[in-house]
Amino acid sequence: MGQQPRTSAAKGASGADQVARVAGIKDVARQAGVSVGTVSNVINRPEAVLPETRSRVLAAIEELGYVRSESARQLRAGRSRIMALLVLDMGNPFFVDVARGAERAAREAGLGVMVCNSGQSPAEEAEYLGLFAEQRVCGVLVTPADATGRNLEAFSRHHIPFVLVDRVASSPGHCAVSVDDVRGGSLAVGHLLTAGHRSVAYVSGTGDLHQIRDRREGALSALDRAGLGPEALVEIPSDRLDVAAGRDAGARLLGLVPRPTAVFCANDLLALGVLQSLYAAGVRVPQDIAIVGYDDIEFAAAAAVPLTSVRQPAVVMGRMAAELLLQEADDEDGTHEHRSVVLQPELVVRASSTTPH
Amino acid sequence: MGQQPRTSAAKGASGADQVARVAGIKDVARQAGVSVGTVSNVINRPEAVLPETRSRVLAAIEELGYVRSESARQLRAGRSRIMALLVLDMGNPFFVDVARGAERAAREAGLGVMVCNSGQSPAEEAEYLGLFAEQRVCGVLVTPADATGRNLEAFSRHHIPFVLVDRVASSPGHCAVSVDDVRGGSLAVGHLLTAGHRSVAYVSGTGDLHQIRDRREGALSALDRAGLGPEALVEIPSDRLDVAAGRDAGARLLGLVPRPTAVFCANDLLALGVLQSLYAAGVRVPQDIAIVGYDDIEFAAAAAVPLTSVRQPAVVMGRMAAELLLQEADDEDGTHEHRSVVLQPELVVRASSTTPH
DNA sequence: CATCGTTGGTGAATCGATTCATTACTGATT
DNA sequence: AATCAGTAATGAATCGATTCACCAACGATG
Repeated sequence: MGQQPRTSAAKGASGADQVARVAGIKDVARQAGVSVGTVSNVINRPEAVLPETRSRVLAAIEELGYVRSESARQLRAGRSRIMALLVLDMGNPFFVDVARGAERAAREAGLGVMVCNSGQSPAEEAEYLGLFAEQRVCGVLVTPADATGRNLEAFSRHHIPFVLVDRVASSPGHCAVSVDDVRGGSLAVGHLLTAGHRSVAYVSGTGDLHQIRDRREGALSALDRAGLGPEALVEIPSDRLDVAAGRDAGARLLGLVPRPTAVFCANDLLALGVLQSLYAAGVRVPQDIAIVGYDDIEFAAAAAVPLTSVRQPAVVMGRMAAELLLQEADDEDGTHEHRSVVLQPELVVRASSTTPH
Repeated sequence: MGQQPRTSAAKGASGADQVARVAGIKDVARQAGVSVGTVSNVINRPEAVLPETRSRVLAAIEELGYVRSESARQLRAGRSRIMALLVLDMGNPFFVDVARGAERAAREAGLGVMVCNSGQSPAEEAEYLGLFAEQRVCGVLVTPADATGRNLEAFSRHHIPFVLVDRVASSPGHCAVSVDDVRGGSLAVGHLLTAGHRSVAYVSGTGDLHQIRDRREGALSALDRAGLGPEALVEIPSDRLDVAAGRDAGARLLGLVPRPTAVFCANDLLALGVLQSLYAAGVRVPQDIAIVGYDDIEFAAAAAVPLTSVRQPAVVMGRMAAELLLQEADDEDGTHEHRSVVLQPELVVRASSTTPH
């Protein structure tokens, strides 16, 4: 086994008989002395083949190191056994959890998952969607990067099912799984108001994202309930949603006059960045400024000051989205009903927003 | 455009003429009044077609919404235009960075990347490798989950190139990109010894991973240089390498007598978990126990006590690995020389290991 | 005018697995 | 003995893009 001349096998057709590139189903059939149809049956419907024949075929498969070609299956089937997941940013542990949930559900169904980052760029998103169409993926889970929905509208002509993740359905042509972001924003800001704050900064994204807008709306509604007008929400926009952007936002927050006594961040990465900035400037959290984040990623609890955050059921969301997609993809007779599932967020209070004693 | 009866097109063959499932190259050829070969040329060698013909074909493509099928291309080409990346844990930001680097390099070459988690399980790893073989991916970047190398040995019979990531080459049959973990461990523990510690705990993984063993070896060599024996390193093994495992390890650390005054963690996730445990138990860091982590993930700096850590050039590693793989995959004439690249880590000192004043 | 080269285009063969109508055979039933 | 049912296996057609040997048309050249 270890002594065979591997090098010669690895090179091109320089040797005796063709070097048998990669064994195909025909090679197996020849080796086992059966037809290709039988080999296919052994692989896909073993019970339809006599045990004796079956084992002969399996032996041939083993001997030749045969691995069936997915491309050929796909070509015949018209679509691949891969599900695509397009998220905004894999650097955000929230999306890693979504991916985990989706992957688990997909694996149970025998599918692979191709995870991609749009990086919040509609152009990147469009490019990836094009790639998915070429790949004839069996479906796409997507957290849309552009609010216009133009990319997805264009994509829908390919008749590949897709499910929106972390976003409510914008049209009746697909399923969606989301978390009630309005409620999440309301929980976060309501909590701050209860703690006595009367002016809250909102560190947000560009506003292209529904999540961001909804959280803002929830924040405003909480203010409204407390008898405060929208001017009590001081917006600090930020083009990206990562820790570095949070640091920038923190610096800008420090420059505001009057300085808000509380800040609500559109996600935990921003919150961690803001926290770093405040910390570096000697501003105490929560005494001087209280912080509430969003997503409750694992690192929120480990922060310099453990972060109060709005927890989202990320893994569940990924799993549900994948399951909805599978339902739709398996639907032969057009009985599939598009569904829009909305999950509920939960406030997790930690030190960053609770005045000590 | 918005008025066409989309529903009828979406359903099965209930209407007039076959519903034209998905337009193929033949449909385009017919529509444009040319042969399939010409359509193929328009797509792949546009300069070889008269501008007039070309635009007619492009118009047909546009009109039919034609998207070429990757499966068919792959079948013909023998391999896909997708590179696989199999990491230990996408929940670890370190691997997210590796993925980022790899993805960037792959995209530049027009390839897609399929990112998968082995979760440190050799069985999962084997399953994924099997999937990759079926997919006929053009290559695999892998951080091996089993130290025996059995999975990869089995995989090598498929003649699909692979590059080891974060691991030195174990055999001459492939490229590898790694970081000098011995040196990293040595830097970390050397730093602790310089700060006056004489007994260091090492929170490690199961020992199946080379990274873990090498970091340990580096730690021992640092002890040796300081005239201390291996008994000065108190090992706290842990089956996984995430924050939860770190919390467990922290609890065990607290139970040790005599209690080490410093702890070196095999990665930052463990370190963050340990930190949480110590913090919860009222043990001060670094006054009572100093902590050094590994990887210098973004969240290390944001921790309750900012973590001293050993930084690895993760993005660079991912990119280099992908580039090596592409070189090997594009290599027709067997001139490819397998290379093993070793990158250098760097110690980043923060509050978790420096005695105040 | 015949020959050659070039350019633009053709269409059949190919990749490998699946599917399905067909055949070969074995027992059982009438 | 003839018919039928059922099982096991066959092999040709199919999916869609690529490739390549070949062809037609045209201008240039001897």
